[in-house]
Amino acid sequence: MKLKSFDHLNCSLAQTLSVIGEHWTMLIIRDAFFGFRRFDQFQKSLGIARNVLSDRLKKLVAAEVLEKSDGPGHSEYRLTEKGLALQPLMIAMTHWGDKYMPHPKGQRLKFVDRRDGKPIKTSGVYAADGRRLKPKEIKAKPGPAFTQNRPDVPVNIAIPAIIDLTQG
Amino acid sequence: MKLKSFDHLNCSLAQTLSVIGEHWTMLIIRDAFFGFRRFDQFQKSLGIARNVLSDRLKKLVAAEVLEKSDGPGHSEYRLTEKGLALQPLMIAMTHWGDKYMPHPKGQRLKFVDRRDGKPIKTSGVYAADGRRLKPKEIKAKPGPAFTQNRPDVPVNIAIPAIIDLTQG
DNA sequence: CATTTTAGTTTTATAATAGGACTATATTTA
DNA sequence: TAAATATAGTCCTATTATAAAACTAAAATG
Repeated sequence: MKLKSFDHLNCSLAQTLSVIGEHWTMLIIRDAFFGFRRFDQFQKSLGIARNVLSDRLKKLVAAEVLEKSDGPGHSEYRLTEKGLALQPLMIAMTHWGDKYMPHPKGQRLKFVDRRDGKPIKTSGVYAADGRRLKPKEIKAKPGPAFTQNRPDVPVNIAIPAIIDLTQG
Repeated sequence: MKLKSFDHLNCSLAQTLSVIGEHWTMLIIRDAFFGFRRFDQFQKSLGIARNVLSDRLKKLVAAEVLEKSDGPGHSEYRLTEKGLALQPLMIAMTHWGDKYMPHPKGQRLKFVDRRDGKPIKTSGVYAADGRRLKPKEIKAKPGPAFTQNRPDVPVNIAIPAIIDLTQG
């Protein structure tokens, strides 16, 4: 069967996954953040099969995450504004891996403020006033486009949710 | 061929992907944040094949992202502390999809501070002093465990990187 | 003009997923 | 007590996606 898409889910996270959720895709984007621009750079850096890389780059260009330009002698892929906006995601993924699956020798990479060299804040969830919020200190409210995940299949949430969808 | 693992990459993001990078996995975690706890809840909510769900739950339990408890009549899966720590990631994914792949009718879900009901800050990268940093205002410094992506295959980064790995 | 570089495409094998049918156990209902 | 239902899976098959290697074509270089 064809890999099932997430189009049946009315969910922003699922939408994001439809762009960056395939095997290798986030690593290509990571490399793009690190300045990699060319087909063979990505290929050698990741050890990805060439046909798969070709497929992923095409999809990322179609999704306007990367922009392709054909220079003299070679092509380049660079992050668009939409691609650059994936930075918080890229960093959150790195921070989580850093914390829960660390390298025995210590940190692999440290992200710092370019201005003063100080480490950036670790990824978190922040209130409007800047307080860092714990997982249970937030909740989700339905917006104008809200439906259940699958509008056709109601699912009861009987147990108190960490993020709760009840009104108010 | 077997799906290639990312173990050859010395990269925290790749480590994270090895846990949450498979098809469906982040959606299961999303559902867990929303209070879903049981096999059939996940299955109906997502429309995922039962064998695939079974596989993913096993892996998430093995990775200590979910914890399984067998109650009377049914089992439950709930997020561990390690799983709860994926919240910034989950929210960053939702924010990005919300912004770049919006529903025509408006927002699907809005995350708010449980205390005062105000929207949380959109995902971002913050300096130690709380300033929001733009993509090019940070850089990455090598830590004690740093190597190239693939220690065996050096790749030149000739072009100025948004995140730059040069010293200093 | 031959070689190398670059960016792919093509081909083949194997593994992963989707979907449906099936199973086993416990609980509820008639 | 027997039958029905609920729950949490497993098993099977068809198809797709990925990996790996070989191949292609155009441009740049020596």
